[in-house]
Amino acid sequence: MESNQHYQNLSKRERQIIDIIHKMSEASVMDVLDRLPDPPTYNSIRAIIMIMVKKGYLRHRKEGKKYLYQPVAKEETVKQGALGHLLTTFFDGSAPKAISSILNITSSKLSKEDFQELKQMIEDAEKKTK
Amino acid sequence: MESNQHYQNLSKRERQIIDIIHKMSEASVMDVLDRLPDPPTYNSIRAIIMIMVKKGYLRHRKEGKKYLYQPVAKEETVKQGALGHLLTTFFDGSAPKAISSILNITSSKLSKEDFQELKQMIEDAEKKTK
DNA sequence: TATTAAATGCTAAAAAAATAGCATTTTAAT
DNA sequence: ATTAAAATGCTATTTTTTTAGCATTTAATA
Repeated sequence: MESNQHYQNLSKRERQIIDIIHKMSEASVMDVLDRLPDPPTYNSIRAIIMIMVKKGYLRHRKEGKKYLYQPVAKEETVKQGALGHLLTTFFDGSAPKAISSILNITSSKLSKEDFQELKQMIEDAEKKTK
Repeated sequence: MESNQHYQNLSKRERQIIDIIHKMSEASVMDVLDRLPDPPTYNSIRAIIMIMVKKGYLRHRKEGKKYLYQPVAKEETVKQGALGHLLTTFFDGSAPKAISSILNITSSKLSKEDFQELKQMIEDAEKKTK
């Protein structure tokens, strides 16, 4: 199977699983089992993963004994899709609103260098639009 | 019922519906029907909304003939939760990475004033950490 | 090479989610 | 006062999702 116009169509477990795989970049069934909340059995997880493979969301590669599953979609595409959805759903499509919120929840953890980087990024983005 | 530790536990339709309601701030069953992809019948949507009311995700207020449903959770809490999840899932918890991605997908739509505002926000956030 | 962890293939079934029908009531609008 | 749109209460059913068992195979490693 092919065609995934993205994670909006996934079931609850499917999302939990693909989120774990995204965080890890790639993951085995065991990796998922270790990180799933209220995990079912190995075979249960495998069943869902296999459905996602068939649907075209995941693929795997063999590394020695284990299979490592990874997202089919390009990372950049997924990120932008997720961000876009978040922006329109919760921030009225406004980048400044979203960025403000990000700063609210993370600024205390940011270093001087992070702030410098942020300023630079905004400069660059502004230049590009001119 | 009460206690919702957030939208991660919602089913597919439940998420679609609560996203619509978030976008609109509040919405009637009809509003949702008009905006749901592949919408089922009025009564089907109602059934799901009623489950979400029982679970504590939604409440309603009466406005004339219609019921307007709205999220129970504080808007700020929901936004931060959604952003936090996105950050850890796709951006390795890094605010600069996420902000960079936001700028990538939106910078062309930003005005001079928006950029000014962004710079100011970063200044302010930096000051707060000192 | 014997052991063991992981993967496979297949199947079945329980549980949750999604859909919808029908009769009745409420309320705004004509 | 009628009409019509929306809401209610209730129930039933289909579909999807989630779970899991069992026998077999593969491959690393002790």
